Amino acid sequence: MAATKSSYHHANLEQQLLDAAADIIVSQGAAALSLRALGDRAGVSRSAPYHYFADKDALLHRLGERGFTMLAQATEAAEAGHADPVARGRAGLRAYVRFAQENPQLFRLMFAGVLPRRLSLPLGQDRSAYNFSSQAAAKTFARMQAGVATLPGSAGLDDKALMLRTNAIWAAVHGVAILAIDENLKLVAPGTVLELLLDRLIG
Amino acid sequence: MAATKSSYHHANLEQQLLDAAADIIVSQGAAALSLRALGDRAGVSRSAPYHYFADKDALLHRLGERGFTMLAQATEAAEAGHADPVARGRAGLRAYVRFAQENPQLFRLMFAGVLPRRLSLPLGQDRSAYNFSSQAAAKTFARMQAGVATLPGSAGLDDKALMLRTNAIWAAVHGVAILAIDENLKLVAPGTVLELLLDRLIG
DNA sequence: CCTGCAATCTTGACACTGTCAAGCAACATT
DNA sequence: AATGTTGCTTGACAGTGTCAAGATTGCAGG
Repeated sequence: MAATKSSYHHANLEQQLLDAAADIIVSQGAAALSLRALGDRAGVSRSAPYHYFADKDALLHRLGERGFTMLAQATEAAEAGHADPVARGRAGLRAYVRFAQENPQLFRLMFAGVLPRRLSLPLGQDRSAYNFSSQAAAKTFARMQAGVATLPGSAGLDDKALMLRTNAIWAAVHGVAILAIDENLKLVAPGTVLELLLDRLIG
Repeated sequence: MAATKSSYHHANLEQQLLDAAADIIVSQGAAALSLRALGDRAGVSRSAPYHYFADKDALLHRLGERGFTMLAQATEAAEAGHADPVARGRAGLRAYVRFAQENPQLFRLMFAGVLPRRLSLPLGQDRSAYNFSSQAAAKTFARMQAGVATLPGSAGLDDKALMLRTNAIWAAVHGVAILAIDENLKLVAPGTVLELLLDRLIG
């Protein structure tokens, strides 16, 4: 059954809205996303989205989760070809940075503290409630940790030390990604910075 | 001469506005800053700020520059006590992360791509025009580079290699800072992650 | 002291936003 | 066919950034 032409009862409006929102975010950034424009784009009235998302933050949250799913797929695909743990790890981390560069707006949304509008919330208390603790994000981190465990140098590390190493590698790579998408790295290609860090950290 | 009481011609309104804006950003974040509220807070009408800042972005830009000045002072102060290059470097980089943790909203503004509202600009072209190329930011980086040059392992590096090493260290530390302020590090204290990275990168 | 000027601030207005209450339209069920 | 339920729309409100036009002040020159 094709999409009904009647203005009421569009089947799967939720997905359409998410798709349209993702389009806008990718092309223009989260700040350019307005629920009214979103309605227009989906051929629906301005406040129809409220039927599916409690508010704009909720929409952004959903999009962020989507981003983590995409990121997980990207790193997974990049690792797939490699058997050697180091090569595998490097491939995955390169994919992490590449994903950020190819989807800068989405990447920013995923980590931007956590949601732009939430920046106005009282900081400090119970901030974790707003973090992306989505399954996809957790899965990505778990995969990273599993990968780090297989690296040379991780043998004999206890859980805490392993967690520490994983976080360190992640933070370093994430730093490259963040600086790269804002074009803040000074006079050097992000790729070369990343390789240097990989050499030092998982080499 | 104390501040005039007349509603017109407040001497140094610009500074007052900047201070009030900084207050709001620090306590509530950039998203909570409205020019109208800003006017109220400075005892002035809603559109008075436009006399000093072309638009909201310009205001945010100024605040970001201020942030870089503060960051420069913080790292400088931290390095002051140490003579040994490694200890000096570590102290400065710890101060970098500490600054981010103590001024999360400001730090976010400084690096948040570059300005939240600018996220909606067409990405890809001439983005550098919107980056913080303020003197303070450049100075901070230059100081870092000078510090990195004195580290063991930097002897004999050419300019490009030195630049690369500086960027790598910066990216790693910045990654810790960014993840720390969003409380995204998994189950480990930011400090321990930072120390591990410092060991590997400048230790 | 008075007059004109320039700098400074205010008011009014416009288009836009997020959000919600109330209502309307279409389907499913009996 | 009457009913209820779900899905979408309309109207409205407060708030935003921004700008044009006007009001207010302090200062320079007479």
